[in-house]
Amino acid sequence: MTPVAKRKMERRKTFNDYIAKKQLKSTKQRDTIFNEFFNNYMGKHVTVEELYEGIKQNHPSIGFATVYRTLKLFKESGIASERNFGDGKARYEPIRSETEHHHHMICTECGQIMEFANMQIESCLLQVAKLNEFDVLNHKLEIYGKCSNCSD
Amino acid sequence: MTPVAKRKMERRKTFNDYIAKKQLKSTKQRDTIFNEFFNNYMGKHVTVEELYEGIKQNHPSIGFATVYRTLKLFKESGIASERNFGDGKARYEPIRSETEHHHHMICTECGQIMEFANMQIESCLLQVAKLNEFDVLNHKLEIYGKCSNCSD
DNA sequence: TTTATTATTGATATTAAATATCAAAATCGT
DNA sequence: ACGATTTTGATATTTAATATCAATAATAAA
Repeated sequence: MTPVAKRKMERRKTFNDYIAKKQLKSTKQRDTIFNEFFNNYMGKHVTVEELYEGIKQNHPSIGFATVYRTLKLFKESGIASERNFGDGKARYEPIRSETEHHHHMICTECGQIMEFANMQIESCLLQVAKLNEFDVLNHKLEIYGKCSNCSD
Repeated sequence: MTPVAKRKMERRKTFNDYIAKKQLKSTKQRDTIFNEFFNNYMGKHVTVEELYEGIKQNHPSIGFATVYRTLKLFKESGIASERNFGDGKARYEPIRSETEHHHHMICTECGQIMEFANMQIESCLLQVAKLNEFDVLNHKLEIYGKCSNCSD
């Protein structure tokens, strides 16, 4: 099995476990949204509206509210993360691996979002937190500026 | 002159210069909001609503819209920065010095916001940006978790 | 399998923050 | 002081997020 396929199964299990733990129900809509999101938006940062529009093509009966609620569920169960890049719309991103933590460079000209990871930054900030007796749950680093295309 | 007083003058000059450059007008309201904001909210992270309520005490005739617009002006002129800590409300913070860049640890329990600065992180991310030919305008790092008071 | 219980769905309504509008008032160059 | 331009404050509008609720679907119990 490829690592990607394996990760896919893990994600599914994580979600199912969450559903079970919270005594929620497994539904056709949730399955559909799960598949759409994780098949088509890896490495992307999709808004609720965008995902809803995408799903509507093949599943016109699924409502906006369900997409909205299901993305929240993905976030709560830890298989997706919610991002906010300052345009007022929440964006959702599939979490690729449990360990890797990446960050974003956002081009203020063209809106392109580049991802990066840096171990040194990670360890630095953990150290800072430790020094302040701060128990880290989550963190985000965003760099705003011009990408190589846009800075002429 | 104390460093704080000096910085105060510089900030005033920066703002006046911006007003002049953009051919805007200097008004009583802007002066009032300037003083309130920079005298009472150093190191704080105030929402428009909060600042408006504060100002209303002594200056009941100043409207919400003016406070809102003036904070935007402070941001545009580079003397304040806008923050977003995930509660849906924009927060404004006076910029203390031109060089120092600090970040935030936000306690998800009590809402307390702690500031920190770390040169190593700064240089790391500049390096990452350089590697990607990304022209940095701005960046933010936020750590979410529990402060020492709230973690048990 | 049938029924009872509980959660979900989709349409719509509500909320809340951000922003737009506009007539009256204030500022500023001449 | 005049005239052009900007600002102000009240209010309206927009937009994303979230709440509501009757109808429906999923699961548990009988």
